[in-house]
Amino acid sequence: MSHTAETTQVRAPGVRQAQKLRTRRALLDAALALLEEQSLSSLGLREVTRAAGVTPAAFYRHFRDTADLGVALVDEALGSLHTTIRTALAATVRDGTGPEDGGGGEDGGDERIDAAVELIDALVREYPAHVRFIAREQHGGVTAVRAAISGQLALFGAEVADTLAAVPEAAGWSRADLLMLAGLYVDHMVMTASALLAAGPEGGTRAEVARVARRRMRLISLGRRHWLD
Amino acid sequence: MSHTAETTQVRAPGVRQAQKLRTRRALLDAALALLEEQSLSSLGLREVTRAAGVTPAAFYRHFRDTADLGVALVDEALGSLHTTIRTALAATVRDGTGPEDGGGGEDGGDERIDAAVELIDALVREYPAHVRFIAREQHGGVTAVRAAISGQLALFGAEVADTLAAVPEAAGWSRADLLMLAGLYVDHMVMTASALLAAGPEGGTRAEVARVARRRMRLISLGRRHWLD
DNA sequence: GGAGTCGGAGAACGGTTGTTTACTCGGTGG
DNA sequence: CCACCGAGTAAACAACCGTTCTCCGACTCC
Repeated sequence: MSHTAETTQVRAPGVRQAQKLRTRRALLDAALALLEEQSLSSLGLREVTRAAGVTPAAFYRHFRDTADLGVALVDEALGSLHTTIRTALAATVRDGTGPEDGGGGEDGGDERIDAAVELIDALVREYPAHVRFIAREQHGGVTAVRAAISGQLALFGAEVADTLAAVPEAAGWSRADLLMLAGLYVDHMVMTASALLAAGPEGGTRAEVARVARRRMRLISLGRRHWLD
Repeated sequence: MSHTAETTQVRAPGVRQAQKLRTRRALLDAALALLEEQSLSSLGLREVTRAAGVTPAAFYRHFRDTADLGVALVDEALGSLHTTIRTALAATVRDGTGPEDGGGGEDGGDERIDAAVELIDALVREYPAHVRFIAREQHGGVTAVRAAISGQLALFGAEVADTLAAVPEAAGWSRADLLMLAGLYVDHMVMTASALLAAGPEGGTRAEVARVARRRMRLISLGRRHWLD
């Protein structure tokens, strides 16, 4: 992962700062684990340090309070998922079945949707704690964290709108409408991720959730296709 | 204070139970007020009793713990909004512009959508604390409350699906697809309510949020209209 | 009208919280 | 090589937490 050069490490390596980042990592991981069964506003400072194996006072070397830690968690969670989500959305966006040559071309759109939902599913499986944290604190009790999340999601929305604008089907769409559709996609993605998380790793309910998510996306894409009528 | 029964106050009322319900009311109201700036899992028992003007020990006469109180709040919030939401959804459902006689009939659908969003807006203005509570605890840290909310919302969804099935445009729709669409409506309603709440009572941003919500609904209705193609 | 019920008050308990202080001690830079 | 810096420790602080106990007094039922 990190670039800890062993031999000719020079300049700015810092064994010092490396250790600092390690405990910071421990604090973030411990907090994320604890947040699977409670929300941020009830997360105790001592609770985190205890789980991380450090002293309560050490916490202040990294964060002002638990809310500050929460904001850091938002950046980490949505930052790491940034490229992944971008890929997913780019795939979803192009569902217009391309030029309407002949019929039966609709499978292309459905395949894109299937791939997108599958990607969300894989994402939830790989980073369940991050997804849970975002879904929970999106409307949570800590103002700063809420603001951070909505800011990041708005960023995603704008990015999706840009991607949407690039495809030929978007001809004639206003910027406002593109943002509207992009926001709908993003919100639906968060909702789907949360639903998948709540369904658990079992096959039965989870498969049904994915099925419904696909149909919802298909309906939205259908509406998108006929928007300019 | 109050003397006994005034004249022919009889049978089952009970001055006793009336007072009990009064303090229960005080506890619920105090909790709801406190929950505007934090989440349920961080809500303290003593905090609630202090705000309600009663002793901590009195709390146990009404609820086992704060999670139990949260479930009661869910029933109250979604129970009271039940009829209102039902009305709103019944209005939204019929957006198919009726029989497709000639063109230009689409305004009917848009008017329904406008009315529905307006109703949500009014609902948020009248019960902001309830709406905030539901939106926040829907993915919150208390399992029992989460289950209660999702159960109530699933009930709403089924009800909306029934209403949808009654309109002529639903011919040929499977029950699963009706539930899918109903869930999409319900989720979108909660999202819109939360967004309106976050926008605050000011005219500028709030009006924009309502505008986007209307467009989203219009797009969904469009997809619904072309679902069976 | 008297016995009984019960919602609420009051006080006490052990435990945990966030925060601050003084201190250690190993990596860092001149 | 040595002085310094700073991440982390240990201890102490008052405040608050959830829970339990005993007790009071007003309502209820017969």
